Amino acid sequence: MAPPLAAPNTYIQQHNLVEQVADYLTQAIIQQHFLPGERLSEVQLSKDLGVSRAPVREAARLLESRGLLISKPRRGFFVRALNAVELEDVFDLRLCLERHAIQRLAERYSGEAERALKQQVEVLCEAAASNDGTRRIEEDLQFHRLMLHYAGNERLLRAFDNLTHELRLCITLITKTHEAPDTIATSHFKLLDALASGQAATCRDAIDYHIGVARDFVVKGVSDSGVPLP
Amino acid sequence: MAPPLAAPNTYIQQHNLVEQVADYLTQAIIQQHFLPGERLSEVQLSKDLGVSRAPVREAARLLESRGLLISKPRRGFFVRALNAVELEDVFDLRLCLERHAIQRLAERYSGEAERALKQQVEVLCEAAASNDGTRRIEEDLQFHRLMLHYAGNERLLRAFDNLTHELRLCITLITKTHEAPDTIATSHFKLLDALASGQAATCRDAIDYHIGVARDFVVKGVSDSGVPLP
DNA sequence: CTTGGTTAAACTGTCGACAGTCGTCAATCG
DNA sequence: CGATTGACGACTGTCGACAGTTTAACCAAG
Repeated sequence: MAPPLAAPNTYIQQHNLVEQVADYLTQAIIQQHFLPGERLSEVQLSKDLGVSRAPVREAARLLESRGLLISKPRRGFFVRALNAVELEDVFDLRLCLERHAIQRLAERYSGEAERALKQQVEVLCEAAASNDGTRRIEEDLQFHRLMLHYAGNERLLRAFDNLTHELRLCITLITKTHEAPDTIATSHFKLLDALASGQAATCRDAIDYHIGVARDFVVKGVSDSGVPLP
Repeated sequence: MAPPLAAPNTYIQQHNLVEQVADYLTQAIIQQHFLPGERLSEVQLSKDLGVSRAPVREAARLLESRGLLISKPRRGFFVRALNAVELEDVFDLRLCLERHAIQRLAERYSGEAERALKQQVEVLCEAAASNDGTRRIEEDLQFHRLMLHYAGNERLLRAFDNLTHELRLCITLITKTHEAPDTIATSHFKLLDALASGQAATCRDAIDYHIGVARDFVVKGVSDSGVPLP
């Protein structure tokens, strides 16, 4: 499996080797240059990237904590593969986090938060009109990150970020089946309306519906491509 | 700061060095042999433990992902120090997770789950009667781990475990102000009763009250000892 | 052709060493 | 006397190497 890198030592620079290797691995996994379940050789990666094994190992540990890799003792690192049950769990936890967040946000909804969210919806609509499926999803996630952020609990946001790392595992699978542009727009405007109403029940219903739709799309996309199950 | 280790090479053995170093560091942090905000020297730790720096670094990365340490580039690793706001966030997130978990558990409450939880409450009561404050808290957390486990979402449990790692940062501070034995017992029996009732609202009220009490105890314990604020 | 055992290659876990960087402290200058 | 600058020391980031283990290939027996 040829890695998406032109030549050794071309864009890996002196500092933050670990971070750069982590970014490289993340992109390679997201873009399915490494397939789910595939074993990653430290030596091979070191040679390909033109660095020693130490930063590769540390980067791998980092991705392991993010759920993109798993390590088996004396066996090495393997690309994580989510099965159907785990995918359900991810969306269940996402529902848990976002329900809580939208409640907290409704309690303290400010003009600043409203402005930022509205602007992000516009960016999202713009991205939705483009052909870049990955960008559509990233802007979508960014909207939700903003919601979590303005909910006022940094740790809530961190938990969400951990989840999205795992979601990216199957992100390329769903770029094709991702919602139509107009659906995306109306779906997020409904969240804004619910927040503006200030009613807890309305917010809860809106986020339940929103995440339910997202879950169905991802589950459908994954089952269509039929990659997982380790 | 003398580490709680008799001599080099005494109980660190050949395999799983990373895990052993991680356990050692975790215990040392929990028992406040390393104080919040203190810098950890890789070289010093290597000498003390009789291992090289590689496993020390990897163990430190592991603890960083668990929130027990933070790394500053070119500066090394520092023991995490939670301030009041972060502590509030931890308990807010814990409320989020446990609310969700107890709802899910109520939906699928089985005899097996009920039996396991009841048994754990008994163990907890026994521990509560002892003088070992750390064990009291560990058995308490174990009850909640079981709740999360039987809720049927492994990822939910992982998120909870991450939180408890951070809670352990100030665990020694609160062993003294931890609830009285009888309070612990009744408080957990109320959760069992709520689950047995099968009513969502009852469960939610029970867990809200339970975690509210726990939060007050921890916040009080921390403010009494006055350690944090980095 | 399959199965079991044996051997060789590859890989991970760990180690010690080197270079660049940051903090500290003292000497110098305003 | 206070601030600045320079050098010294300590430490992190990175590297190449070695030992033990796992994997894979190969050969032989059924």
